[in-house]
Amino acid sequence: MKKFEGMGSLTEENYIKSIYSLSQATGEVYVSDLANKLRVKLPTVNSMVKKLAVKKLLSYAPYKGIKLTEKGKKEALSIIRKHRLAELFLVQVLGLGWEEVHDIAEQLEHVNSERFYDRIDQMLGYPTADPHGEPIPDVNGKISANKRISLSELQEGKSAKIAAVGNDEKTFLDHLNTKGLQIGDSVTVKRKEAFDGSVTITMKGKKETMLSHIVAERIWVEL
Amino acid sequence: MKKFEGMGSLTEENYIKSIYSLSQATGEVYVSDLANKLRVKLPTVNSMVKKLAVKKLLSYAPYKGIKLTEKGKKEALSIIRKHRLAELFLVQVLGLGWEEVHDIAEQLEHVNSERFYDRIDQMLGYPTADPHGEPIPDVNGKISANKRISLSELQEGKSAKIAAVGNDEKTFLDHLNTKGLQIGDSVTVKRKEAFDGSVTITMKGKKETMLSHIVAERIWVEL
DNA sequence: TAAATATGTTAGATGGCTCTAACATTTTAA
DNA sequence: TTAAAATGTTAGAGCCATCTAACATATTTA
Repeated sequence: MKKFEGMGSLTEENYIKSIYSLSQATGEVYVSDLANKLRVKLPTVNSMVKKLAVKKLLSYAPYKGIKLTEKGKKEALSIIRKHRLAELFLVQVLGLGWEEVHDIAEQLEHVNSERFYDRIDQMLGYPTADPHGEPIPDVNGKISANKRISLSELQEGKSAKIAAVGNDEKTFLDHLNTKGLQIGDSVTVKRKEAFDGSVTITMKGKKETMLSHIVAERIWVEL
Repeated sequence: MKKFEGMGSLTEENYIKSIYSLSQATGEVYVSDLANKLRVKLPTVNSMVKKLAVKKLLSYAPYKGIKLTEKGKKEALSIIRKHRLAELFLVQVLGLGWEEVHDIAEQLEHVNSERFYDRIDQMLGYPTADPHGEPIPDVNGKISANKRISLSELQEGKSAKIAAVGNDEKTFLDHLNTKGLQIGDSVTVKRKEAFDGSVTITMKGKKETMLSHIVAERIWVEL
């Protein structure tokens, strides 16, 4: 699996991708966040980050946060594009379940072939969101902007459409399945408990369901 | 891209696969053949071979040939199965050209997911040959036996069906395209030149074509 | 604000896969 | 049948991504 000149190693790609997604979620990315996400120790991240800084994929100063450069963002978006196209493909073409495709997509996202992904993109009709509802960047890294908020931020009485979930863990996705929640479903917030942050919602044709704060927080909705 | 316990690394997989295909072609496999095929130096192969011997994937004694064990063969067949399913998939489902799919399949063959390959297998209708005509081992490593000979061995006047090509280089595949040769075509040997081993063939609806020995040798036919 | 805690960095080691240089064995041919 | 050529092996090094142990800097809190 030889990569083209100038391409990062598989490991580098994973760092870049993780930095990107962490910065989307929290703005700033710290060495420890990365270590945590990638399940490696701090010094490992430290040296890798220095290396990526030399390659101009990110900017970084000791004891400060990590920021992707334009070059780094471009690479991250390319990997994310491949990941999400792969997920959608696995679900729509191969008929796999949306909660089981993540691990396979993690592997497919490193496949180095423009042709391969162009064809998949074409076959899927140039989609703009993956099966989790996450937006798919186009070939140039552009993301169709669609303002989203967390379900936990939605006011009582308001309705919105489930657009994405901010977690790929199987246990989480299984939980949503048991609750009968799907991307695209419209939900209405009936009550929000100040005490524990839990949210009670209704959906067309179903009775009330309660979601704990930790779950609601990870569900993204569009108004 | 974490592998399951007991699985070989990507590098190991490539060694096993190459040993298998070299042994199919020539019976015996030598350190130098492998070094050549994998484009690494002799000592590299030497140490890797020792390592694989410890893992009981092959048997080997210094200055002697290399032989896969049953365990090694099983792993090789699993990788080859994935490679060939991937090639066929790329051609039949994604509509890529049969001469361009090899590099992508080289990457896809390392994807670790039974589900993924089961689905592809199913979608393709449990095929027994890839777009080059090479047989696809089933889940248990079984290959549907179909005796083949090289076109260069076919006697004058005899006809046979092109079943496979023994070379994946782009220049070779392009050459076959220019000659108008396709897997599945029936050809008849009109003349064989003793001097240079070249073979002149005819095909239904086309005029005579001459193939050099080096080309005829790499085309496999079934009677 | 000084001590305790959390976070980040440096130094040095390891295992995987590769290399070059030097040496050993086997095969070929004069 | 021995010298030359081809092939294979060993020793020692380097790079990558990782680790642990020790040390440094920031942040929190008593």
